[in-house]
Amino acid sequence: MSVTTSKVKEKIKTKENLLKVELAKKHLKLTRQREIILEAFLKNDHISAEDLYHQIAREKIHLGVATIYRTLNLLCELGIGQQRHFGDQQVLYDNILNKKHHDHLICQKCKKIVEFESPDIEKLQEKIAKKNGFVLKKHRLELYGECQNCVRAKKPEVF
Amino acid sequence: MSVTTSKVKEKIKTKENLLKVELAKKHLKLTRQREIILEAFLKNDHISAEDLYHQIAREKIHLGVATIYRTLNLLCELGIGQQRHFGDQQVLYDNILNKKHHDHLICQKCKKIVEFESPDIEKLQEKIAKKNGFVLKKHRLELYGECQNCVRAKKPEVF
DNA sequence: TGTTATATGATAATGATTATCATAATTGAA
DNA sequence: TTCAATTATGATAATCATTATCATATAACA
Repeated sequence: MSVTTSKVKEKIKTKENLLKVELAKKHLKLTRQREIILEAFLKNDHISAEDLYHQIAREKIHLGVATIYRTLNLLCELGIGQQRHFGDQQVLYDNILNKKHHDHLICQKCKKIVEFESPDIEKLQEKIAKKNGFVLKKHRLELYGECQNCVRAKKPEVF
Repeated sequence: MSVTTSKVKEKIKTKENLLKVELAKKHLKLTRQREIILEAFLKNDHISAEDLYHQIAREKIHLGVATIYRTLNLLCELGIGQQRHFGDQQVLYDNILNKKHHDHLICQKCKKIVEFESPDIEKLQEKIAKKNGFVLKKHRLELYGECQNCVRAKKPEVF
């Protein structure tokens, strides 16, 4: 138990340091708001600014929406987050701390998001780019469909 | 020359019929505005509602913006157009009349768009979806980079 | 501890797209 | 062709997510 606790503390301390260090590099300040937002952000995998705002508000902490947006975008600049434009109109912020590059599989029903990587597809993409005389800088691959649960839920059409 | 003319006329007539027939199926009306918008739309490959609005305005024809948006979305319902959300905030409407499914390669500099298809990638996508228990409904694959012209223009750094 | 640069938050602004609604045009029947 | 019924148009207001503004507050560092 104490082991767990210390591990958690360590982790948190590490995050704080990360933030502090990264901010310092850019002459930016470490504020209470930024700590709160980072902390909350890292508890999620893919979250919208609005949802994060409400999530934090539920903890009785009020932060201005502008601060949420600004900080989320800041985290993206620091390489901790990444914007994702899936089907909806809202941007989702992907927590990419300690994650490598990946693409997404999205359930159109329950909105579940699964991350995957496919070196094979990447190779083919590179080949296509080259064939067309392009220098590939980035790509976006999203697979939309229905996950097992949702398929089952809708079609118990057995017997 | 007369051959060319008649060919053009034939083509236009075909488009009109297409529109008329498709509209009739849905109890919708064939209007002058819809003809104008379809005609202009088909001259482009990927165009935003705003650009189409201006393009039509340049011909001294004034249509309300709402009509442009409504009609463009209508064309999508009819399977003549398809919305594309690339990097920018504006939606581009892809003219997919007589086109099969394809993905896009986009130059981040000059905005050139190249269409391509890759059955190999599609197969891999299907495999990934299956592995994760998903029934794949659609996908979105966009490759962003720099086209030959833009690469050349910026880096004559030879010698 | 004070000075200075940066951050915050309330709110206005933005920009693309859609909704509203009075008026106009098309369709199909007679 | 004409009329009634239905659908379309267009000016403009509304929407919605996000960003800009700016007065006030706070962090950093000498």
